[in-house]
Order: sequence, then C-alpha cells, then structure tokens
Amino acid sequence: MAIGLTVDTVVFTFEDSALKVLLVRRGNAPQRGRLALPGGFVGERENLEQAALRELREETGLRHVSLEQLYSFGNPRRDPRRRVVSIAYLGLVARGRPLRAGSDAAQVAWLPLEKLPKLAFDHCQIVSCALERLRNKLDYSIAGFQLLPRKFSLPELQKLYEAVLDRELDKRNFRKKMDLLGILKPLNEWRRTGRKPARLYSFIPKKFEKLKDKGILFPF
Amino acid sequence: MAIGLTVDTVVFTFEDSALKVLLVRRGNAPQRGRLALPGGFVGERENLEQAALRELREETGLRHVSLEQLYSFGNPRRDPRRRVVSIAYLGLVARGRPLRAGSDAAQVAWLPLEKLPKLAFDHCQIVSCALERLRNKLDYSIAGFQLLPRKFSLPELQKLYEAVLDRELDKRNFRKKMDLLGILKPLNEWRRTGRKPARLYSFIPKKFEKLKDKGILFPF
DNA sequence: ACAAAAGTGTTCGATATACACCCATGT
DNA sequence: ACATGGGTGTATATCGAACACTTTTGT
Repeated sequence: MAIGLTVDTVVFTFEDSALKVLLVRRGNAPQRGRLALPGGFVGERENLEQAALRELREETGLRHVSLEQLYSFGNPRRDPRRRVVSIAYLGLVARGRPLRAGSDAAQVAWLPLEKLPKLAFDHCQIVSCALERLRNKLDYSIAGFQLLPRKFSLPELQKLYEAVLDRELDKRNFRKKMDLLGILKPLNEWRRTGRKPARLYSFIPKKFEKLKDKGILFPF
Repeated sequence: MAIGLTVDTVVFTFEDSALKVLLVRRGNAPQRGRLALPGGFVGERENLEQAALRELREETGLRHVSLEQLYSFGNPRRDPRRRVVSIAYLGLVARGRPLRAGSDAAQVAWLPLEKLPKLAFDHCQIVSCALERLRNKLDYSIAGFQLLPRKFSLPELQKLYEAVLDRELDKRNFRKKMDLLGILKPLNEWRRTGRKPARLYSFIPKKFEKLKDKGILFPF
C-alpha cells in the first residue's frame, strides 16, 4: 500500500482591511461539510505546481495564480483514511477575482484569517505556516502588491502591511520609505471612500527589480 | 502505479576553510557509481524527518543531526525509473563526526562545494537549493555555529561566513559585531596553527535566544 | 461646525561601512 | 629578519524610530 501524494494551496487576498484565505467546503468524505484548502491528488505524470494549479482551478475557478512551494506535511496520521503526504503551495491574488465552486467543493469563499472555524485535516497548521511565510516575504518581495488591485491607496497598502505583520506602523515613516524606494507611481486618480479622498498609486515592477539587484529590503 | 516518495538530506560542514557536503557513492542501480545525497524511500508509517534521519544514519553513520525541511522536488522525470517525489532536508554539523558507509552506499565522503562532480538525479539542484537556504539562515540563526566545533577562533568563524556568503568581510567590522552581539564566550585557550595563535571562543546559545526575542539580526 | 481619515518633516540614535597599523609566532 | 596571519579603533553616512499638526471631505 503506497503513500498518497496530494497538493494543497493556500491563497491569500486582502479585502475590507482584512487578510483572507480561500477555502472550499468539502462535498465528499472524509471531513465532509468542513472547510478545507483547495487541493487533491497529484497526477501520475504531473508537475507538483501544475497539480496545485489544476486543483485550484477545478475547485475554486481561480486561474493564472503564481504559486510558490510552501512546505510538505507528512504526519502519518494527518489523513484518517490512509497515509497521505501533502505538498502545500502559497498564492497571493488581488481581491475580486471570479470564483466558481467545482464538483468536489460544495462552496468556495474568502474567509478572514481572524476567527477561522475548525478546518479539515491539518489545514489550520498549513494556513499558519503560509501566514508566517507571507510575513517574511513582505520584507523582500512584492508580496504586498500581489495582494492588492493594480490601483491602490497608501492607507490601504499600509493597512495590508499592518494586517500581515500584526502591528501598527507609523504613517509618516511608512510613506517616507515607500517614497524613497521609488517603486510606486502616483496616479491622477483619487479614491473617495469615507472622508478625504486618497490618492491612488500603481506598483512599478521594473523599479523593484533594480532594488532587488542592489539587495535593498523593506524596513517594516 | 503510485508515486514514490523519498527523502534526501543535504548535510553541510566546514573544514579546511571550505564548505563541504556529505555524499555517498551509490552501490546500486540506477546511477550506480555516481555520487548522490544520502536518502531513500519513506516508510509506510514513518515521519518524513524520521525517515531522513534513518536514511542518513544507515548510509553514512551520522546521527543526532538536527534537520530542517528544505524543499520538495517533484519533476516527473527526475528519476529515470519511475515517478519519485523527494522531500529534501538540510542539516549542519561540526566537522570530524565519525562516518561509516552503509549497505547501499559504497563510500561516504565530505566533498567541497567548489568543483563538485556530476551528481545522481537532480541532486546538484538540491545542493544549490540548500546552499541558498544556508546563506539566508546565516542572517538570523545559529547556522554558522552549528557548522563549527564547540571551540573555534574568530578568523575561522569569519572564513566560514565568507565561504557561505561568497564575499570578503572586513575583519574589524566582523569582530566588532560579534563582540556587540555578546553571544561568544572568550576561552583561555589559543589555537596555535600557523603563526600567531588565535584565541578560541565558544557560542552561548542562551544569549542568542535573547537576541532572537528582540528581533536582532546578523548584519553580514 | 465637527468628525474622520489623508497627508506632510524633522530630530535622534543606532548601526553598517570604510579604512591602516601593530603584534606574536614559526621559519 | 622576515613572512604570515592575529588582533585592534575611529570617523562617517545611512537608516529606522519617534513624534504632531494641517487639510480635505461628508455629515
């Protein structure tokens, strides 16, 4: 009896000032009815990442997500049926992507990380692991911008950093640093939510690449 | 036909001013006669890390190594026989540990990372991945001290940092920072290799934990 | 008018970096 | 004596951290 091999994907987005994770409600046993990460068995001749993309697409309708391998979970008792090792992947997307529940999944939804219900298998642990990775990535990658729409305001970006890092940041220092990095293009558009309108910016990937070559990091 | 699951371990040490990796010469097909990372199939009810420790012990005689999961390699053609996914682990040990070639391995040896021969399967890629991880770990962990004996000199420690980071460091700045961190205990012993004897130090794990709590990093 | 969120500069302390000479030993 | 590697201090620049008020809008 061989060891089973699955992939699971943790996809985050940022919406309503909260970090959210993409979950499906399981339509089949085991753990039927419970929320779980999108995922499933790896095909015989399939790349791991392709398997993760396929499962994500099949179960949630999400496509064109850039995934990175997160960690492999191999506790012998993590699946009650039989030995299954799962390779977890991490993805970051802007909010508002169209979703569509697949055949195995009764429901798809973005759930805020705060107050998650009990998840299937060891998926709670996988989500924690993903959050930790995201926290680290915020320091040296464009993770923060992948979680936002193409146009975003600085208060919004700062709230994202604060949500992920779980601490408050100083508004002036935050903006000063973003300004210094030179990776944001100010647009002639303002978002008029609430009170005073906030200027919108877009991220300039090219400038970021140059910074990376120089080894410059984010300071938050 | 199910997907096979193996573990491979990349164990580094530092000896003769060079970073070395532990390799075995394969005694069986496929790739018989070629150098490879210690590793093998995961047991039906075995933890992944335990499997890695077991294979390491069986093939090289090394025990009591602290391993961390590195990455999972799943290219469908990485093993010519059949589909095998391998979960790689990283270990760091002091030089001089006793080795003993196991049954599957015709030979065991520490090989300097510079000028490695062609390795079996995708093991060259796995080693590169491990080196990259080690480089990162040097910044925020005790990785540097795990690679050295309990007693070591500052020139030796610096050479280790330089070998891993692949760049020269300023002697005075290096020592100043180590002094500032306060994680080294100067011993009343000197190593008289070459010319002027070098003072020996030992690492103080307790002090390091305190630094970690404060989020202080190494600056190299 | 007032409440709420957007926007804006300066100061200070810490630390990374650059840099050159003397010392102890073996040959 | 000399070659080799061990050991030491200072000055500067950069960057992260702390900190308060004005502006614009909706109600």
